Amino acid sequence: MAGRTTIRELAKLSGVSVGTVSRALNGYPDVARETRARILRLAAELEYTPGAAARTLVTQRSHVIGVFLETGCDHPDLQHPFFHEVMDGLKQAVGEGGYDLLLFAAERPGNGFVDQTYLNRCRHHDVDGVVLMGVWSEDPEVRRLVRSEVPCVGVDVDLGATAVLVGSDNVAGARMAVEHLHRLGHRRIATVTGLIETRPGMDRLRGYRTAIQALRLAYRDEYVVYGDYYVDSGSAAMAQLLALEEPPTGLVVQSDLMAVGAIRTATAAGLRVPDDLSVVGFDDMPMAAHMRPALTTIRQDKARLGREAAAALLRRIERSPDQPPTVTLPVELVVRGSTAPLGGIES
Amino acid sequence: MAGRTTIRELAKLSGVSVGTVSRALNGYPDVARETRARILRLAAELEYTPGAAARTLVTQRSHVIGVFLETGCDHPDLQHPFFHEVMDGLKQAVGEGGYDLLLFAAERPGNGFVDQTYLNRCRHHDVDGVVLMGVWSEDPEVRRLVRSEVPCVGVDVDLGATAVLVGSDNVAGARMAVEHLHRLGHRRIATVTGLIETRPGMDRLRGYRTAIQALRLAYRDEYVVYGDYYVDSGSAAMAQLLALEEPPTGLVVQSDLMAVGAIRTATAAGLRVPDDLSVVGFDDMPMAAHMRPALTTIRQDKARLGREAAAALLRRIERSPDQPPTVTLPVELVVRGSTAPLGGIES
DNA sequence: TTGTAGGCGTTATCAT
DNA sequence: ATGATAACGCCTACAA
Repeated sequence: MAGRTTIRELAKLSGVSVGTVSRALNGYPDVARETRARILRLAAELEYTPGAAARTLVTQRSHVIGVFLETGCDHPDLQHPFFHEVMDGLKQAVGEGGYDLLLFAAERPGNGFVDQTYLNRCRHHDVDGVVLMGVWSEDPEVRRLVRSEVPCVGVDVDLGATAVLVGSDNVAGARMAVEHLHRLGHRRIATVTGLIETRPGMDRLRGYRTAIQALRLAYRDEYVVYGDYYVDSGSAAMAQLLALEEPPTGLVVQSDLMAVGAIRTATAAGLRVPDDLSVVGFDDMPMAAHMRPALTTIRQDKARLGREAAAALLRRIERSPDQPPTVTLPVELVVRGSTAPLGGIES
Repeated sequence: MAGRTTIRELAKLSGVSVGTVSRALNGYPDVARETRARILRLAAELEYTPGAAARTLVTQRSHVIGVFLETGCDHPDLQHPFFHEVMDGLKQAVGEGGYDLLLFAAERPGNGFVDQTYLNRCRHHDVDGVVLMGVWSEDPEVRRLVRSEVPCVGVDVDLGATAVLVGSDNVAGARMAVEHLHRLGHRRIATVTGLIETRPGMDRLRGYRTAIQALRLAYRDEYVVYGDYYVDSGSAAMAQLLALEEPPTGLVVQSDLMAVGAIRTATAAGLRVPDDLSVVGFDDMPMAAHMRPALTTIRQDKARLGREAAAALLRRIERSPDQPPTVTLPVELVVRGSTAPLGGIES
């Protein structure tokens, strides 16, 4: 009843030694067919499960993937819908590989006699690899972790040459957004950036600039307003753009959340979206299709980001140590109701 | 560089035995002030972290809380915004207590020689407690887990007397929603339920019924339509209600997601919300305030649900084994734009 | 106040 | 093909 079945009990009950039981369970070839069968039967009967702790101790492999998920103190962790979807893919993929996920929560695990660093928290739990999201890549502690023996992958964060970077093709995404608006006849196209210190924030801005130049549109500094991915910054940015002498007619907002804020402010100011102002978001969050107007946006395959992160990690753990340093997933323009031809449907 | 610092190295370097080091680190009183200081200094210097595996092995305490999060195969795990917010609170609270979270992902951990049950997966990792969300409480395997030695708490799922149930006051919430509509003059008030097999689904329906009776409104079977919490079921339910001879003028939708679907369908049918139809949702998901119209809803304190779940677990683990079997958090009516007086603003 | 030693549950290395 | 036995890193009686 209470307590767990140990390998020793199995040994006793099946009349062999613990060594043999272990080998039978782990599928070693040098076990008599009949012995193995007996042991397996017994194990199933007693619902034996190897203790992870003991096994980890001796094999130095925990079959656990750590996750650091920090999204700033301004906004509670886990708040941005993006991360949840990534976690979902991550969970799926590691699960299929026989791994579980450890979500780091404790600041001072162990005995708490010292503030623990990223690296220490990984070592403490012997995680076989770790996924970093929303962390500041220049943080000295992050760099130390990345340089350590622990396999790392960053989702949307560039950790340098020794780690894998998994992300969407943000440059292309922003470019596609601009081109979409251009195709609709817009020429005054502004952008609201994400957190510019983050990799996607920077890349999307770059994509915007590239497209503006390629299309031979005038690049205007005042058409670039800086946000932080969240709703309120989108509102603020919109207000700023509305105050311009020549406000834009098209807007590339580099997250759906900010797009929501931008649209709200524009609407409050009497503008109609998309009639007076077209806006395209970024992400395709679950609610994007359900807004009014429904959000035209650049879709990221968030679940797949998670799956790729897992895959990269497991590959590195179980197979080759050398890895493509970067996995870039394609994005997709999803046209919905928040964009329209300039000046309404004409010609 | 590579590899971790062990207690043995500390012992060697500080010139004492491993026993003393261990006691010093764990704050035992019987260590010379000066010896302890030296050891702690050294530990800090070398960034010593106790290995969780070894410690778990001997103490039988992992300082890890397991999480089972399953939200059905129809809808990808983790999809419903509700759970993310709960996880956030959970993470915070367990973190403060020095625990980390293990998100169960692997179906067959260990050697994979047998499909693992909930209980086995908990034992495998020696989790000190486990939080269950979105699981079917009648599942025999769930029941076995609950009856085991592993402390359990269900968020929105009633696991029986041996576990703690943390949830919102769903009955009161639904009642408040009905009363709000009634106060606005509505008399034909329908409801779209959540998954009726779940505890909140049932409780909210009960709250609706109670309120209808208390207000002496006629209870009509056709005013109760069954949904599954997600957007599409809200749409379908709305369509069904619209086809009635006497459609409702007020609608209590038992999740915000379904409210979104319901409103969309109503709007598509030519109804204006809230002018022709008032709808109140349930949850107050992050996007609720940003919809058009903004959603009137019953707010749950989701983060606090997580925190309470953690608190209940840690209490049971570290202190008293006897617990209040249920933690019920108050909800709050948040009036926004999707509800209005019957017949517009009159009198 | 400190050292010694046994044991937690597994794996893995030798013998046999 | 199987059985002893030594680790793995840590905690904790028990001895000194």
